[in-house]
Amino acid sequence: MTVEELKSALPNFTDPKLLELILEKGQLMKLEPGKVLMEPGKFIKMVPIVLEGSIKVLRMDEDGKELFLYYLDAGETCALSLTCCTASKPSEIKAIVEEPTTLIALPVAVHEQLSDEFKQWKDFVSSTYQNRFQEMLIALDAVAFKRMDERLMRYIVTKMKQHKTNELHTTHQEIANELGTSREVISRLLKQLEKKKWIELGRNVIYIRDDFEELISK
Amino acid sequence: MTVEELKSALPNFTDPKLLELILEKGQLMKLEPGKVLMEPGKFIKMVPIVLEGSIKVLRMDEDGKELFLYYLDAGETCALSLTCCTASKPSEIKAIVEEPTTLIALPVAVHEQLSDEFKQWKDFVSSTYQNRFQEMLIALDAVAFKRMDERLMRYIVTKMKQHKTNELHTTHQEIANELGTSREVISRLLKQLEKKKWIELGRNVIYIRDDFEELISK
DNA sequence: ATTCAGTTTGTGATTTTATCACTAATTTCA
DNA sequence: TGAAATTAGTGATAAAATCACAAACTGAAT
Repeated sequence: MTVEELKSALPNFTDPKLLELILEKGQLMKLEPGKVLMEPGKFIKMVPIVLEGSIKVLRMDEDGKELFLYYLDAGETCALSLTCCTASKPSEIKAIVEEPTTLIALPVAVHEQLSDEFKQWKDFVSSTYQNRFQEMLIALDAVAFKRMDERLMRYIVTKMKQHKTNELHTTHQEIANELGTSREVISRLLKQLEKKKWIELGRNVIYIRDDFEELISK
Repeated sequence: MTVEELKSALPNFTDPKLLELILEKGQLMKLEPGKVLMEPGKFIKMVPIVLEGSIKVLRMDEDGKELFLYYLDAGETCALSLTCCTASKPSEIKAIVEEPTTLIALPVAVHEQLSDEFKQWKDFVSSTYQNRFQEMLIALDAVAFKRMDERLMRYIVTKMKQHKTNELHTTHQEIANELGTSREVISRLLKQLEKKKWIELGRNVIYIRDDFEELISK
């Protein structure tokens, strides 16, 4: 990979010395869907910067129940890996690849060096914290204040946008896991949406009406 | 206030030049219980550093429902005010004083200057982000994975420790608000705890057994 | 001291949501 | 082809939230 290619993937970084350092010290990785990048309890020694694709970030509790938090998209990094790394504490979350993804993994020491030397990197880290805080608050709002039917509809919209499709290839169980509830609840709520003709259900697939997002925001 | 006094309130800061700057540029404030420091929608122009006492931080939704997030204790600052300030976005949370509190309010510009010049300040900001992320995850776990009875018991323990007392002077309504549920639910759960002799209920007061924490953790 | 308004707490009835236990349908692959 | 695994459907039960109202307590004004 050339500095030029990296620059186009990370338009926020214009400083050629910064880009060069990232390229030189970072490890380029191509990941396939299903690859688990991080799991609770494991130690993280790298800060991942997504170049292409996306990474799904989930919170997990002791019994393995999980809760979707947010996606890391191209150009973004994970605030939790930043905090875990610098504190050298084990991961609190699970990160899993959902679509073919390339990223560059930066050793913690390099991150700290870049923080000292490059304002662009410092701003990047700072805005990462900001954005992730924001998304954590959104996740918190959902579980604290929203009913499951609304959460499910928003989940569907999020997935549609993330994968740029109106066919979700997933199971009710998978959705239930990510929303932190049980499969039956999701099955019943999906049936209700089907009854309203907003979606159609198949095995391992949900077909979503093009105007789904307008329908739910009434 | 002298540099020496500030130093003893903030033992993490040893650099005398840093302490001097904080004292010079910051505004010392003494706040009484009930004082609302921050509200959703309002802009924050200052980074508060708690010197004595504590500040309760709550998330609020559009309809005014709220959810307890964490306490800011002596020596701590608010990650959300850091992110809000630097992004100059309105507050997403409510901050309210629960016990007599003194803090020093630092203009955003000073925070940015200190970030550039003092490693100790940079580390302070970084560990603030870490700690608050951690506490957001704990709050998230509670609403996502825990039942209300357990959440209530943990809430009682948190309050006991925070205020160093086993008498909570509050109403069921107030507790319900902070846990994001309704008053009846809290009243009934408290009655169950009273039946088990773990607490005693009075008007505006809950007397908690000294060994409450051990009782609940088994 | 008595009354009265406001606040706080208690409780039954109802509805909603989550969980449990089990069945049915579909797919996989030996 | 048929047994195992996966996925989805459903009634019963339990937990939690909501509604409606009653009772108990408090403080201030008469």
